[in-house]
Amino acid sequence: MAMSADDRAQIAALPFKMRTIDASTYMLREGQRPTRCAFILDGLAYRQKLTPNGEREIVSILMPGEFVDLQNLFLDESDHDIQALTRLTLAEVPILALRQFIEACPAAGQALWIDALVEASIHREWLLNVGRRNARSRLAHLLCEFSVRFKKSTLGDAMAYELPMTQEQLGDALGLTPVHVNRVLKSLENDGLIARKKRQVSVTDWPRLRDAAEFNERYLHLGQIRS
Amino acid sequence: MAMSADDRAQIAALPFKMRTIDASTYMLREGQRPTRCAFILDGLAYRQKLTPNGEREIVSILMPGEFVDLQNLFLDESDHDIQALTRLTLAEVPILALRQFIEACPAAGQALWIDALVEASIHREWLLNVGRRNARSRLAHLLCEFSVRFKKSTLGDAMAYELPMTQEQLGDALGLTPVHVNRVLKSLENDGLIARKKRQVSVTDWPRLRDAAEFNERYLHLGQIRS
DNA sequence: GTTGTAATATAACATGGGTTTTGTCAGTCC
DNA sequence: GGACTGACAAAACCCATGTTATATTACAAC
Repeated sequence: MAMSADDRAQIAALPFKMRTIDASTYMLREGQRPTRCAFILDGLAYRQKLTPNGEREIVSILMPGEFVDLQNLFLDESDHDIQALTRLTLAEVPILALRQFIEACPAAGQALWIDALVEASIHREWLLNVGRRNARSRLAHLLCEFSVRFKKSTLGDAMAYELPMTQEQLGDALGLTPVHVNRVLKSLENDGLIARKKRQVSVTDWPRLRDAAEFNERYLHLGQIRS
Repeated sequence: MAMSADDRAQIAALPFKMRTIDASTYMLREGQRPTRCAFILDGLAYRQKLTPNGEREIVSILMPGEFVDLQNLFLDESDHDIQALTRLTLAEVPILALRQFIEACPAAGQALWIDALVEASIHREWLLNVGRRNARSRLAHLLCEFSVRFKKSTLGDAMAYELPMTQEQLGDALGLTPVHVNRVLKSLENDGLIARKKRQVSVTDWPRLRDAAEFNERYLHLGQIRS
């Protein structure tokens, strides 16, 4: 995320192994100690945490161009699960190689720092979302974020994209039940903010959706990186 | 957070400026571009985000031994406010000096990486907390976390500590109203899990509090750092 | 001691979102 | 085609938490 073409080229010079995995495959489970760090070339993944009685919270959605588990560069036991949301194409780099690379190449190290810091910023925005906004704003906010991030990943038009998540997964990302996600999605559709055809979501009234979401993309830190 | 004595010594060699500020002073506001990065020597601080209509979510509590705004090493506009919770003693380091230092001293760079990654992990646990646990578990979880982190910061006994937050602030950290925080605090006290005398909280039944919270300290990544 | 202020407490009432259940629809496997 | 499955939908009910209002307490300022 947010790397220059030069940084990308340098990263591409690392020893890596291409891999493709199916949707819903676990890439990492809580408590494991991975030895590789994956970079997403295509597809979507997500991080989840579970309570002891099986309730789930999806805490991140990961998109192409992002590193999946920078945590494990420096922390040993993973604190969450990582799962493929769609079929996924990855480039896997050995952790030790990546760490040596960071030391040798400050520009690339900076790119990884930015990747990690932006994800923490998104975590904070989600905390505000789940903690202080009602279901309608929460869902609208997630749709706005996807719109902007999909556009950045050029995964689709910003205003009409395939939403590869079930309503249950949306609920788990928002702290809601799937039943209520269904209610709110229909309400947003009835009010003309979005249209849906199967899982194809299109934003039909961006200004009103943005207002309903109180969406401000500052927290995504797009293209405003310190030099 | 989680630095060796050696790392701390190296950090202490940086150009820094000591500063003391009063409780509730703003250290940074959303949208600003700071030029210094503060390290907490004494006292507590917190990060908050606001919705346009003034609702607040406290997204982090910062303790002695932690860096306050590593985000601003590499991202330009702050995405949240930082405010002193108590009277605070800080060591402020110019951002450019810190960045040069990271490049020159990989061990220190690693310490900062760990600091940032652990905070992101705490963000994720809070997301699970706010999204999927009820008010009682949420509050119990926060008390457990404070207990463990206070002990680490040697700010007090793990089982009895001064809680420098108002019930309103607790509510803002948990996505609850102050009225409900009050209800739940009393309930935890009635059930014998905690005792309170003014703001002095003591854990009177750690096993039951931990169970009520579903607390597992793995996410704090204490002393289990990759070498 | 009086006044002012911030924090805590308590009660009555309202409601957003959860729970449960049952149904529909679209794939896909045989 | 029929059977099976996973996702989406819809309605009825209800409870955890929010809202509003009004004490009460602690403590600082004077």
